[in-house]
Amino acid sequence: MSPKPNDPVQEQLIQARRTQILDAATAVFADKGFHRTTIKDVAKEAGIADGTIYNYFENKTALLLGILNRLNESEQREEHFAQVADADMRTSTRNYIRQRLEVMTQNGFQAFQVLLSEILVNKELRDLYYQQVIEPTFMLAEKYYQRWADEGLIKPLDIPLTTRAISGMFLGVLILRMMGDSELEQKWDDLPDLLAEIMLTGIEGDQP
Amino acid sequence: MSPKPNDPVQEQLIQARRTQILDAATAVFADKGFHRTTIKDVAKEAGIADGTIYNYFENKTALLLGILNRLNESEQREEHFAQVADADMRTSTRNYIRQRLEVMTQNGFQAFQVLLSEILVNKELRDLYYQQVIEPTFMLAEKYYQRWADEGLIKPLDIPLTTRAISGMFLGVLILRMMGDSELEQKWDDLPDLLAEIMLTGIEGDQP
Amino acid sequence: MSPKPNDPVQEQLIQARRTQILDAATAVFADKGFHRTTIKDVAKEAGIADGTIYNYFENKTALLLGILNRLNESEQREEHFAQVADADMRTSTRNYIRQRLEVMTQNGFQAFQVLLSEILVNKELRDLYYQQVIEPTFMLAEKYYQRWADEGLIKPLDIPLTTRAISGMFLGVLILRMMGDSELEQKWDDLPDLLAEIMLTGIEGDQP
Amino acid sequence: MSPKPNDPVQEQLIQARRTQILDAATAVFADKGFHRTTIKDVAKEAGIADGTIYNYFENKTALLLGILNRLNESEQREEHFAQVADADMRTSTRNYIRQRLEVMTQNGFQAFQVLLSEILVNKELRDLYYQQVIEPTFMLAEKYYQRWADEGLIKPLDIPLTTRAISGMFLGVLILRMMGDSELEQKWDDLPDLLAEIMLTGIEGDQP
DNA sequence: CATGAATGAGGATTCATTCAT
DNA sequence: TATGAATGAATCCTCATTCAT
Repeated sequence: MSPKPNDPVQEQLIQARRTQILDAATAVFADKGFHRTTIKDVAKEAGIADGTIYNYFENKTALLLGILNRLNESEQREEHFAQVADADMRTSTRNYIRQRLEVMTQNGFQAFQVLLSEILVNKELRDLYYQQVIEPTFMLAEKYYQRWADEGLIKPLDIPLTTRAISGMFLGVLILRMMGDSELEQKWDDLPDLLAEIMLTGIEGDQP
Repeated sequence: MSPKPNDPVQEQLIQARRTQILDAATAVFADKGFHRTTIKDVAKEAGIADGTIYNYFENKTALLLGILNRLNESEQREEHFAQVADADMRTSTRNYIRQRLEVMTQNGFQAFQVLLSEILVNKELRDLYYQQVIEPTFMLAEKYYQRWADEGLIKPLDIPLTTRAISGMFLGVLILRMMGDSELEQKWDDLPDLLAEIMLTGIEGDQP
Repeated sequence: MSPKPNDPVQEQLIQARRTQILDAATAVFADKGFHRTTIKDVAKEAGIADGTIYNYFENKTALLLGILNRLNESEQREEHFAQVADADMRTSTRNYIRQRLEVMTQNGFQAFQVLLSEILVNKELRDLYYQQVIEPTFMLAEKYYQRWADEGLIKPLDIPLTTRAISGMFLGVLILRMMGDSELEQKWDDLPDLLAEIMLTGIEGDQP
Repeated sequence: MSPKPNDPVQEQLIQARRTQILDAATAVFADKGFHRTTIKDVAKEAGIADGTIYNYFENKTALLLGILNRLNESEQREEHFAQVADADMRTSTRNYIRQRLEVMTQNGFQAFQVLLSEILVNKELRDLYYQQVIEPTFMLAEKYYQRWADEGLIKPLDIPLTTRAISGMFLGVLILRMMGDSELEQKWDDLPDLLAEIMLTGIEGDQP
């Protein structure tokens, strides 16, 4: 358990320590996997003693939840869909895609990798992640898609399903890159334009 | 170590036992995750003794590789791209997508879930999977896309990247479904048409 | 957990192993105390590996309960009050006391020491012991005292309280001996007669 | 290490702090047992910080010794056998018993419970307790018994053994009460008379 | 003196693997 | 080959103790 915040200075120190530990945990988990990583590994990476971790986190699983919460918070802090409505749809879409991929690449790459791995085989964590991250995102996305559909900007497709398909495309390329695809790694910067292109007008040629 | 195949009948029995064990392992791994699952769990699920597993598989990790290989074999046995060339591109695309999703849904859902989880945090397995499954698939897909591009059926996009984007869309919706998205579960049968639609012509309205 | 008894031979082996472990545990617990004793200590004393203990007992606490149950069973197997009714009260009392002290000295000395220590500070175990051992014993004893009282053999004292007082005298000398009193150790064989004497006629001189 | 007493006021404060800590320790030890209790538990109960305890006691074991010493001192402060000699033996015996039980009930119940538990499995503490508390008590008691025996007030029994038997009766009922015997709890006030009766004239009827 | 965060040795428990039957 | 009891290395977690503030 993390110590109770008595005064604001203490609170600062506590947060710093938690951050330090979560950073270490994220790095080591991403490298060796959650289960193959020992508490000693995390402590060593963080440069502290094993026992100290338990002053800030209930147990090893709480580290995972801590990583999830941090990712969640950082997601919510950036208001993804904010700047979308302005420009024409194609431009704003491209911008949004670029921004999203950049954010993911910088911040949460490792964190997401670790979490996804565990989420796939841990129902509890899976449900938590779905409710806290995925569902809210989909709700927001559907709202925008719906508006665009109402405005005739996009085809009258099944909105929820379309949301899944588009989101899936992001998720998919992210995972493919995590899997070590060198093509994606090299051309990562070209991806936003391509994804926007496919998403908006597909791959079919104009002269069929 | 798996026993050496003396005579064909023996070989049959051995394969049957291996299958039995891998089926059990896949089911239990998918439920509890590779690391949280004990050999005893697998043995119990398979209805055999702990020690027996070691007559057919070197160690616990070999079970994972066994699952990978089975998935790999079943992938390759179905010649995915065979029947595509016949009909017009839109129809054949839709058919292909449907077939692929169906295959995945039936066969390898659990197996894939287990593997992916481990692949994300196990470099060795990741490389193996990439080389054995992903890379060959991309090579094949790129060949077809290239042919279609040459025929003017699809736009002159970056073929490898497009391959990743489209494949990513599949992978993504699959994972979203694994994460428990009920929308995808309910409308899974509508998905092939939608994916084909988006992939070919995008979501943009006709009257911009 | 102790393995399930498949066939009677297995059952024999299992019981033997459990006995072996409980014997070891009793000895080491009595020497170092329950909490200062490690599972490794018990295993070493029993000449087996640490892990083996967990094939027969759920956890360390279960060892304590195992000791309690064994003591309990051995108590009940000997029908203490059986032979009392025969001879005259003084003789039979003396015999009974002698038998009880002997039984305790041989069998359960260490076991009782260990249990008592823990019982004093572990409410759960205390209640268990009281219900399983003490209460039944008192019930039986009260029955006999009552009969003797009805027959005029003993004074019309408060029966339950008298039972406690007499039982307490046994318990007390036992504990004093456990505490290392050399007087009691040397004259342990003289004790039954003395206790019978005090219990029956007190210490007061005849000529007051 | 307890701070060195500089001036008498300091000394007062130090003693107060030690008392505060020992009170807390006694209460918590009695509730959860010495080993299951953490220093943090004691500190919390005492309303101070963990580290402060180490300013007054060498280590956790020293707390136990502190409790023992306090009990010891309080025992010796009351000169138990002082007022016995006055009245006739039966009356004075009854008074003495009553006083002893009362003292124990009020003061040292919990302390004694904790100590006894540990004494049973800790040779070092056991020897200490025996030498400091039990042996002196027995020496004193034997002296009185001897005098009474010389005066013909009590039978010419083996004095040391009789001392153990009588003391054991006290110890025994005390422990039975600690074990939760409700009979003893309810009739605790009737006990002195009963114990005196049994001790002096036994339970045997007058007309055998 | 008081505090309480940091420490790290210690111990209960798990479980992959072995091997005698 | 099948079994499952035995093994003991590995690891999570606790907690007595220290010490900088």
